[in-house]
Amino acid sequence: MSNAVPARRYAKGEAKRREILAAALQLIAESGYRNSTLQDVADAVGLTKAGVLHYFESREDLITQVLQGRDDHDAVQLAQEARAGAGDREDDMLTLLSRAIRLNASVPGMVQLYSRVVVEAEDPQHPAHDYISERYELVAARIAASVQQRQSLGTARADLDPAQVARIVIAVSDGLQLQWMHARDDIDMSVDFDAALTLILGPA
Amino acid sequence: MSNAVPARRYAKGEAKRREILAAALQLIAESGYRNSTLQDVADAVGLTKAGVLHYFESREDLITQVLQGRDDHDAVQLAQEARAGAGDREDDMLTLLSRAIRLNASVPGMVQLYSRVVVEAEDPQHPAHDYISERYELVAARIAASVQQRQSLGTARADLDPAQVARIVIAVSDGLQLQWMHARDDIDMSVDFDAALTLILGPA
DNA sequence: ACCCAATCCCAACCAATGGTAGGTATTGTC
DNA sequence: GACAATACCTACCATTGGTTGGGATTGGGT
Repeated sequence: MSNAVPARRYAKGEAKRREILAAALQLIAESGYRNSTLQDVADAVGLTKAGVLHYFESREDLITQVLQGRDDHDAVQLAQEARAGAGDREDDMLTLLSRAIRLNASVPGMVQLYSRVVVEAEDPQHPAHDYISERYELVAARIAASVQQRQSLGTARADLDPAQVARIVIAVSDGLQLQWMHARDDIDMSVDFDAALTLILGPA
Repeated sequence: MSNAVPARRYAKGEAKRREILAAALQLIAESGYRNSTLQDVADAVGLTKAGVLHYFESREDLITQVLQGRDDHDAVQLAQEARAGAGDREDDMLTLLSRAIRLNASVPGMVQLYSRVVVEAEDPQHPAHDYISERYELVAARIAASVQQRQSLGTARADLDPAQVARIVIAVSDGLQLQWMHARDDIDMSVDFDAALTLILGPA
């Protein structure tokens, strides 16, 4: 749809592209978002700024794709964990989300990156705008489904509006991460999130 | 403590300072955060960039003070409303927060500004870092107190951990605003927040 | 084997932005 | 009316994201 990037046919190019993404991910994870300039990324992979911009339309585009890649990576890992850990029960989005938060607690840089992109992507012009909006919708839909399932199982109050609860749960997740960034040592996102879930969904 | 700014004695200066703050507030509110440069602010008040920077140490400092001013303004207004509206009952922080969110829904630019500063101020070097951290602590303490009060009144579950609930409520508030920025027309922050409050605190 | 188009990548350059340095003009106080 | 502080500007700088035009490389087609 919006992929105006050339189709990149040479193997070398594809490899370099991945190298750039990996380097950017690492830089952001360890030095934060604001301290990672295009020049830094370029240096890390032995290119110039222009070289990096040959692969990504802009810095924002690069960052968006880093986030997207991380998202995919996490999704796969979490799905595997869930499947391996607790029998072969259907993946429950709420459980997955809880795991994801616990995982995030080990990578402050990524939390910062995510929060930042969410805020900046509010502008419809931002390259990540569609991605973030769609992500919200997707996650919300899955949570809503999870809520509904629990309702039918009797492990969640029957009078809940699944869509509304989904929005609230996402809010708790995002909001806790914001607070956590400011007081990493004093807050256990994971514990608070699980507690919130229990409070909202009602007793099992 | 960190007020290294000269003590500004002339009346003209103080007036200009306020003018700058007002102009910046308006610019941000209507054009968003990213589209408001120092030059824009300077133009709006008939100064040069350097002129503006005579009053504020940096752009970030200016923005921080805009946010702070808005905060104070809101606090006063909300307190008045609350007092005028519902008898002379003690100000309840949770009620105040609910009102604040409803008020925010009319000023998207400010929500964006707030979210952005919260994210950026994660860096301890950021001029707003202390302000945001203290704000979090203050609000959390007040919410916790409010929860405790409701518990003793029997309008909130007795088994709640006030401090934890405070963090969760703040998370809901912040998180809903993030989502709202992306889908202003589809989300009613105010309704969702009140619903979340009811779910979390338990039946009245 | 060689052509040639696509791809890769760079040096040079540009514009915008936040910020600094130093000086001049204004203000208000004693 | 001097004199100190304050207000404010011009000129300048560094950094950053981004563009441009061209040169080097790659690899499939013939």
